[in-house]
Amino acid sequence: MRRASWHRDQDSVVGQLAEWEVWVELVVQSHGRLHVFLPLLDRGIDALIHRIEDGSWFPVQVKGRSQLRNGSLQIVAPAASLVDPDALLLGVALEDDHVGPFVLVITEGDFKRIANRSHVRGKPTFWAQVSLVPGRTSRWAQYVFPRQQLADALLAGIKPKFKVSPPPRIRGAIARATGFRGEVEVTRRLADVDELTIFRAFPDLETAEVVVLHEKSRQVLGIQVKTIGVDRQHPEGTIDIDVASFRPSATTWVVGVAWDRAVRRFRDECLVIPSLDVNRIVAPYRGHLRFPFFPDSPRKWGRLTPYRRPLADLGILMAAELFRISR
DNA sequence: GGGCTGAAAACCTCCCTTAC
DNA sequence: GTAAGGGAGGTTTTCAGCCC
Repeated sequence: MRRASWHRDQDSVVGQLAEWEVWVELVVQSHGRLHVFLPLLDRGIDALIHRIEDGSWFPVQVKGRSQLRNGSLQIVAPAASLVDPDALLLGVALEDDHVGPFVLVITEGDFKRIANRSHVRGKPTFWAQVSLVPGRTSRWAQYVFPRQQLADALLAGIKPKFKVSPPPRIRGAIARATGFRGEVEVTRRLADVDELTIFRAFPDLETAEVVVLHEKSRQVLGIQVKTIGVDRQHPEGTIDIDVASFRPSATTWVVGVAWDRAVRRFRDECLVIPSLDVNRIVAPYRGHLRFPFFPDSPRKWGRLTPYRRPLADLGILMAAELFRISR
């Protein structure tokens, strides 16, 4: 659908549309090698990109414009919004309702090095006019890529070792609803800690269902949420992890929570397990890692004992871990 | 064409007032 | 005492004007 140029009162639409067009380009061009996580609360970073080949995470900011000036993209960014030198800044121009033929891909550190410095209402600001015209001499030229190479620009330097083909998720409606409830509960507990920004995958292809970025340490942790349902007749449940889709790493944790069907609330106790420890707790059997979960039980838990935690402490625990791995 | 700054509009936050 | 509503002022984002 073609449409007229964007009006000033549609500025916020321009920014949002630009972001979504970029996410779609990244997912499609990378054939699933780049996964996009969107923040539940906007704090400047528009997304975390997960590069599957090496498990690395990239904070990304998108600057979208509906108009160019003399073929150049105008970008004005307050210094306070450019806090992570390794974060990527993507500049795109919208043509009608899609991304234009050329895009800017640059780290915030390089952007601050090359851009002009000025002050807007007394606040330090970086300003740039990036030519997107092919062949034109510009100091930004090495950071301007054809739109079709957007994903390659992010994947640059990585030699793929394998292709990722995530298995389809087949879940019953009830289990699915319980699982979703668990993800929301974990998200809510993480939201108790101001320093954590929470992201969800787009699309949902990831082992880690919830990802948190520590605003001070800039470290990232992925969390796979496992939810069991319990009641008086069934005080225990089984945590079941599909080995085929499970990719343990130092930055991925498994959190088990228990939904009490009778009183319709979560039990006070949860399991918090580094994903690299799961194989030590239980051996894979027929493609699954399975172990029992007795929430709020006085009995001894054997090898699970070190991972028992109050659910109320989940956010603080994750923040402390993110701070620890940054040192 | 590039550099700098301001305008416009939406959004956000704080604080005061009002109603229950 | 508390919650809801509303307005003022600040902030953010994008685009445009002006100058070199």
